[in-house]
Amino acid sequence: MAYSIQTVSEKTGLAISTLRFYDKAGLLPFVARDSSGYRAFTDGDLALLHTIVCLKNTGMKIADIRRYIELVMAGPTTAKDRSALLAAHREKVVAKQQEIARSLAEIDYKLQMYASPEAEEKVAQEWAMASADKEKNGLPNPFTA
Amino acid sequence: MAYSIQTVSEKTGLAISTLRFYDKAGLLPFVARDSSGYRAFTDGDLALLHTIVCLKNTGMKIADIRRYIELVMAGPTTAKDRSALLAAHREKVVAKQQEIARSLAEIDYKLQMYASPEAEEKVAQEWAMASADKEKNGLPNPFTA
DNA sequence: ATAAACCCTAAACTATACTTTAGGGCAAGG
DNA sequence: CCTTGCCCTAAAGTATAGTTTAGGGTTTAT
Repeated sequence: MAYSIQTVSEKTGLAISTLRFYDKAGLLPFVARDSSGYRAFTDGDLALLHTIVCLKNTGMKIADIRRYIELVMAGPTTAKDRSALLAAHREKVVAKQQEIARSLAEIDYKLQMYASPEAEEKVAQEWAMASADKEKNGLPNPFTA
Repeated sequence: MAYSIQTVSEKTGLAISTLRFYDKAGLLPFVARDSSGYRAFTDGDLALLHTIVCLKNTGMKIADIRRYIELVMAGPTTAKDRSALLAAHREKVVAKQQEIARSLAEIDYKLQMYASPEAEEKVAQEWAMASADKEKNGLPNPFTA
């Protein structure tokens, strides 16, 4: 039994319009049509769609996902290319994760400051320094609360 | 000494056009102008800009960053609101990081499969199953290499 | 045989974040 | 004076990823 687009939408959490958009974008060349022209998703299609979602979740662009799918469609001989593509993507994702972690650490530092007992003084101090910074340069002070 | 927009661009890695865009979007209300109408960034401004970049790096939308900056501009009394805003953002970022990690783990699983000695068979097997899946449902088989 | 619930495409529209272009001022050196 | 290098704004353009709309078949139960 094949699945309708609505069923697939429910199973994957992707909007029906998104599934059609992906199809038009060349991400779903493997999805067949029934006698009425309706998309008929098999379980194998769902597996591939799941991979597409993983790539999307990790920030891969549609155009690159299409490239991966093209390799899959071209058969087992492209296994090495697929592997290379995924490995390159993996490295980019890891780098991005690290960058986000660094920024998050800075946000955590600020949070911790706001949570400390001396938060009030510290914030007031920051305020004073920013103001002084403006005055020092003969610039109008926008910190006017 | 205040910094020109070009200098700030070099220090932050943000394009000049991006800095102007951020200013127009209300992210840089603290940046003063000199007698010629040129933007004059102080060190304090750079610190705030750095925070903006952290928020941007972690995926916060411009509109939300503006909200944070508005709180900063409103003075030390808004410290609790800022803290709440950052804490909420932090949770979203952590959740997103975990989701990415899960998807990455699946990509890693595929990579590991491609790297195994039995990769060739496994890929051929996947291919056969996807094909069978189509035939079983009386659908055209798009896997035609 | 008709209404309700699905499915389809093409094309226009939206959102987000920038970048580019066009037109023009200011400041320093030759 | 005038060229060169910065700076400015406003507005249009680009890129990416969808979503919505308009118009139209299909399937199923009544």
